[in-house]
Amino acid sequence: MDDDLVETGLGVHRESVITVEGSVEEESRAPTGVEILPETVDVLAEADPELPLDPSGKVDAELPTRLDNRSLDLRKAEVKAVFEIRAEMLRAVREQFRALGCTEINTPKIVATGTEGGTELFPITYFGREAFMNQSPQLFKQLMVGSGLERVFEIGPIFRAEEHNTPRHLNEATSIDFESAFFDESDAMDACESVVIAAYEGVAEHCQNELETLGLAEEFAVPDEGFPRIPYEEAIEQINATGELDEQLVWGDDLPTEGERALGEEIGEHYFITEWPSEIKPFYIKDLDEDETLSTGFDLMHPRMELVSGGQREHRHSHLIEGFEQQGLEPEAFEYYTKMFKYGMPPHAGWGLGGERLVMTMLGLDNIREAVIFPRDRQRLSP
RNA sequence: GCCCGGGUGGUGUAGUGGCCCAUCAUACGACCCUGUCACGGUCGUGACGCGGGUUCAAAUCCCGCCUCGGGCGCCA
Repeated sequence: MDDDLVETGLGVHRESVITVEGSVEEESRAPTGVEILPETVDVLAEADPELPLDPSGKVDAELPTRLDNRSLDLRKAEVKAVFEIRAEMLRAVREQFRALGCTEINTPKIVATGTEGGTELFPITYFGREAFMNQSPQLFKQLMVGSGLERVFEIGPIFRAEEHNTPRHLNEATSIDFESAFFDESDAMDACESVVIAAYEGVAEHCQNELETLGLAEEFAVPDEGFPRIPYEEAIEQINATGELDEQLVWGDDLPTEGERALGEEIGEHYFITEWPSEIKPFYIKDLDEDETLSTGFDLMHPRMELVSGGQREHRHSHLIEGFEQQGLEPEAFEYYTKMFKYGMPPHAGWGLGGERLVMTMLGLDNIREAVIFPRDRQRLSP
């Protein structure tokens, strides 16, 4: 072999980008059974000898180090596999939405008012006017069911300014939203279940290599149809019965994180919690006709955490206005929304699914930041 | 927002007042060995977040700041 080639080959630092031309020779001692006998070696992009993390995986790096150097991090097969699976999940979900007869829409992310009050919004300046980053496509997708589109979905970013610091929250997340005219909450849950199962099926079908890389090939299972639907009242009774909580829950309490986990452990699969107290669900969720202290709101839970929140919507204009007032919101600020309920808004239902949470629970990731290439959290604004 | 915990070579770590001009692994550099392939060997380079304080003595204790992680509330 040419001395210059040897020189180049020995001088190139790991993770540099090179081109090698030569003949492929069988070689039983090589791990792949073949070796390339080079005729030329060109260094296209030299890498610094000291790397900020080790892509070979011999030495671990902590998550912040990895996120600061994401390109290098993504050279690791296990990290890459997560995002290949995420991409497949999104593809499968889109396909299922189309099978359900949905039209994909995109709604504004810069808005004049919040969606539902409660969660914190990021303020921005919009040509000198106060504006916000949208926390949810909720109101916009509802307006679509009264349009000619009637059944829609959107996959897009949502922004929440909550200063939480947990392994399951992001300040910029991917929301998978669904809304359909002439659906009640039960129809919406059916659709929700089918979309979650489709995501798992897509991954099972197209990502076997990635699952193997992650060491999940054996255990990965598509969830069975017919997720249990547990009324809120039963859910709190079951949680109380586990004895995991220091204080017993009473009707009207939201489920604390610890309670969710205790219940999840008990049930051991995806499940819906239905018939939430009206008072802890937002104004746009419809109450049950037979008992207005209960709402049509539901949550889809994975044993580890909440994945989806949904329900049948309040489509009656006068009830909607009342709801705004009860939550201390000014209906006037939302007139762009409420006025469309005066011109024939069909009964409808829908839900929003946390895309990163779906990936995280599907792959058993410890931290939701592992499911986003460039996550935005309380501390992190770049890269 | 409230409450915990942490910041030591490029990376990941050991080190709870003197044994530390700081351990180990990996990386990096030099040499040697070698049909190696997570090669092996010898030698070398390289670090206590910042500022103040306590003490004869501080990586170690105290205070402030910066920064990161976690728990809860809330949520997807």
